[in-house]
Amino acid sequence: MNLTQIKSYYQNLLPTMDEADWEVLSSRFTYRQLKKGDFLTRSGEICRQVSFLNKGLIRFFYDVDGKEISTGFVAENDYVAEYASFLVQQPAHSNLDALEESEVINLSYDDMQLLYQTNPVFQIFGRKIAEMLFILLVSQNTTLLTLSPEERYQTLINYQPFVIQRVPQYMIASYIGITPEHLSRLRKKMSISQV
Amino acid sequence: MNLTQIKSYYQNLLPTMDEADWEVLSSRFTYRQLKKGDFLTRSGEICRQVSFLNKGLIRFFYDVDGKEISTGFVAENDYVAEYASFLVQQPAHSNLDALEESEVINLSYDDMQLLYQTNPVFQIFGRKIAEMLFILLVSQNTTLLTLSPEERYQTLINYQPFVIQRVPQYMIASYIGITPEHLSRLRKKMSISQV
DNA sequence: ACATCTTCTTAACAAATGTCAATGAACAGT
DNA sequence: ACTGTTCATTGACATTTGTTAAGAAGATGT
Repeated sequence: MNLTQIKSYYQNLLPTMDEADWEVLSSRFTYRQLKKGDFLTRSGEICRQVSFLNKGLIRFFYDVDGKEISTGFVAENDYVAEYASFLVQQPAHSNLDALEESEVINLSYDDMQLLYQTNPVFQIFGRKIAEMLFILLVSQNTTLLTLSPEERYQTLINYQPFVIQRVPQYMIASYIGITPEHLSRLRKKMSISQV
Repeated sequence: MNLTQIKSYYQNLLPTMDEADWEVLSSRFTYRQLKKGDFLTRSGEICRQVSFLNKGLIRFFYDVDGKEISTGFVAENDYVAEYASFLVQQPAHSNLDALEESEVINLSYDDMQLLYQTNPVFQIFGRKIAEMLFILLVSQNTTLLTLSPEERYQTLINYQPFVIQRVPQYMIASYIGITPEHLSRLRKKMSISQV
């Protein structure tokens, strides 16, 4: 497994991390390949690791009475986890599955707690991850409360174009809180108004 | 100012905090009284402190084309801040105002960074605050994406009854993503179906 | 107690969004 | 190339939600 990406990810987040810290950290990594459709986490199970997505595309979704509602998408070179479950080590509410063939680098909860104690620099990592996720969720929440469905779709085009290109439309529809049929109509309207 | 509440708040979150840490921390506190309607943070300004709400009720809201959209409510004995702005020290997107006469205990950004360095135990505080806020936002987001307006209102009744009792209905309406008129109709329907 | 302001409710109507069903396009496996 | 399968689009119609306007109820200040 190529660790170039994940190493620079940590270096960006933790400028004070030295080579010894990195050795301790990377010795704890485990690796996994996911095929399209494989689950990284299932609702009801406890999320026991955080995963760096080395390659691929992961979706978050809820199963509500058999209907899937997508709540987020993460592409390569980013961290991904059912973090609410991970933090409190309680059953997850959402599912994570691979929309494309993916590679993940895992760090387990127990190893992370250990690192917090032996190498306190990783406290900062835990904090920054939570902070980044928080900021991300704030903007998602704001989008849901203050914009119309059409504006939400436009926001997605502007800020997360990889989602438009790589995620099926019916998943995007639930992500912005509407039906696939309605999104199809909005797209038609938007493409006309752009000509 | 009575520091009993805030001290036990920190003790719960940081069991390893000792009396010396607390002295350093509490020496940094500043205090402020807010009248009903006063702003704790304004959109466009940088949020320079986190506030422990010793007494009162604070609302988060966006101003969208002159319309106020509430996104959260915090009652006494909890931390409150435009945390996204605080974290990155960039202008806030939302406003925070007092819905009731309130008392806050402030800790500035600079003092918090200082504490991170001099007393690393407060790193944990920063992490836990971000983690708690993250978990809170996840549930809010889930509620918006998976439940109907009526179910969202019922959820509010079940999990945050203080909001129902102390927040005007038209603010609750925007919080669950509907108009005040619509909420009024839902309430009528719900009260009938309960008889 | 009065006047004023704010908030909540109600009604009629308009607009947005969802549901159901059918069709065709794109794709995957054989 | 053939066969299913999944996905996107479209239309007719139903339902939900928003808009506007008015009045009632409740709070606030003098």
